[in-house]
Amino acid sequence: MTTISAGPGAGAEPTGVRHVKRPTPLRESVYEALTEMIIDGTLERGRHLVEVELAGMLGVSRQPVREALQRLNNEGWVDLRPGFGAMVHVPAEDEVDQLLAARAALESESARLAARHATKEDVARLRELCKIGTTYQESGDIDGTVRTNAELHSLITQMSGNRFLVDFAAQVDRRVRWYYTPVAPVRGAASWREHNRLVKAISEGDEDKAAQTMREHTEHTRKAYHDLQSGTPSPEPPPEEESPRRRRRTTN
Amino acid sequence: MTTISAGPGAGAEPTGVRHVKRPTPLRESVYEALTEMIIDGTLERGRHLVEVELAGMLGVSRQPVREALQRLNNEGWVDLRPGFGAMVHVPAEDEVDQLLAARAALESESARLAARHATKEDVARLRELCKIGTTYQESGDIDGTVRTNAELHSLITQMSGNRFLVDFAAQVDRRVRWYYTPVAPVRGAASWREHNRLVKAISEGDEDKAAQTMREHTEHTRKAYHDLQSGTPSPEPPPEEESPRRRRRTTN
DNA sequence: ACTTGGTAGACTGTCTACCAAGTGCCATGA
DNA sequence: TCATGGCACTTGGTAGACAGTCTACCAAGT
Repeated sequence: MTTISAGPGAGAEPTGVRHVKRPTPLRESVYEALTEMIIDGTLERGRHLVEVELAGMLGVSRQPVREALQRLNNEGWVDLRPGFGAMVHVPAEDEVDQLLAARAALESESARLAARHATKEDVARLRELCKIGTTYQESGDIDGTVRTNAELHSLITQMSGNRFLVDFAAQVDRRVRWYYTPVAPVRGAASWREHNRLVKAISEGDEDKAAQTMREHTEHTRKAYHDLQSGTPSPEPPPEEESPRRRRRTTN
Repeated sequence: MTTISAGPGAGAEPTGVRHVKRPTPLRESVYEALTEMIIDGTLERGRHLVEVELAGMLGVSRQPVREALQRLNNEGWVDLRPGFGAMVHVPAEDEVDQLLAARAALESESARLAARHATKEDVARLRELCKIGTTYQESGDIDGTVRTNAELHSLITQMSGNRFLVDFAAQVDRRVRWYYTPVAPVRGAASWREHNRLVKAISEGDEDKAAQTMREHTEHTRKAYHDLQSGTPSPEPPPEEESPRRRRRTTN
C-alpha cells in the first residue's frame, strides 16, 4: 500500500524502523470493507450504493463513506454518477481481457526483476505458497486457491523491489481476484504447475525465462476465461441485467 | 492567489459522446489545480499542505480539498500523515528509476498493441506530434518539448485500446513529467529521433520492433537521468534537504 | 548541560446539520 | 400510447463543532 518511508536523505535505515500501531482512518476501513463486500458478492454488480445506507450499515457518518466511494471510483470498483450515486461496477465484455493483458505486462516485468533480486528466503516462501496452493486446489477449496494465488503473485511483485509495479499489480490483482473466482476451478492444476515452473526460473535467477513463463501463465488464464465465456455452451444466458434479485449467487 | 476556474479541459476529445456541459465536480478542479501547482513548483517538495490554507487559496471549503488531497495521496503526489496533514512528496533516490522501469513495462506493451491496432489517422497524428516536438526541441522550448513528449506517449497508450494501460501509464507519465523537466534538455534531439523510429515501427505494424524500440527509448531516458544526477555536477544547487529544526518556515 | 514533564497551538478526522441542484421515476393528462 | 410535469431522493458543497494527536516550546529537575 502507500509507503511512508520518507528518508530522502542519504542514509535511510533499512533495518527495522517499525512504527507502532497507528490508528487506521475510518475511510480506510470503510474502503476495505466495501471492496471485500464487492468481491464476495454481498454487493452485487450493478447495485445502487447510497451513502447514507452504507453509512448506517457500517455505523459511521457520510463523510468516510464518501471518501471511500471516491477512491473506489478512481480504482474502478464502482461507477460514480453525479447526482445519483454509486453503482457497483459491471465489468464490460472485453474488460477481463484488458485487465489480464495489463497484468501480463506488469507481472512479467515483475517476475524478471524478482528473478534478479531473489533471496533464499524469498524462494523458500514462494515454494511454500506453491505447495499450499496445490493442496487447496486438490482439496477443491476454491476460495483458498484464489487467495493463495493472489498471495503468490503479490509476493513476486514485491520481490521486484519496484513500488510502482507493486502498487499497480496489487490493484490489478485485486480486480482479477474479483472476476477470476468462477474461472479458478477450470484452470485448476495446470495453473499450479505453471507456478512451479515460474518459481523454478526465479530461483535459478533466469530473468528471461521467468518473464516469459509469467507472461504465458497470464495468457493461459486469459484464454481460459475466454473459452469459459464463449466456448462452453453453459446454460447461462448472457446476463441481460434483469432482475438481479432473482437468484442468489451460485456458489461456483 | 490561484483561483479555481471551471476552465476548459485541455484534453482533446477526438470523437464520441460529447456530454453536454457537465459541470466538473469541485474536487476534480482542485485535484487538477494542485497537481499543476506541484509540477510547476509552486508547491515545493516537502511543503506542508494545510487544508484550510489551500481551501482559502482556491476559494472552496475543506471538503473538496480533502478529497483532492486523498486522491493525490493515493497516486503518490503527496504523503498523508494521519493527524498531521499532507506533505508534497519528496522523491526518493531510486524512485525515478523505478518509475521509468514501470513506464518501460507499461509503454512497451502499449506500443506493441498500438502497432497492432494503428489506424491511418493515428499514424498521421503521431507523425504530426513528432514534428511538433522536434520543432520545440530545436527552438529550445523545454516546456513545450516535455508537454509534446507527454502527448505522444499518451496517444500511443490510448492506441493500445487497453484502458488499464492507459490509466496506469497516464499516472506514470504525469509523474515523469514532474521529475523529468530538468532532464529534457539533456536528452534533446536523440529522444525525438527515437520517437521517429518508434512511430515508423508502429506504422509498419511491427509489434516486436515497436515494443523493443519503446523499451530502449525509456531505458535511454532512465540512463540520462542517472548520469545527470551522479556524473554531471549540475548547476542545480541541491535543495539540501535541510532539517526544519531551526526555522519553521520561510515567510510566504 | 541534558533530560524530563508540562503546556499551548495547530491541524486533522469525524460528526452533524443544512441547502441547492441534478436525476430518476411515476402519475397525470392528452 | 406517449409526453409532461412534479415529486422524492441523492449527491455536492458549505459551515461549524469537537476530540485526538502532533509539533514546538518552555520550565523545572537532575
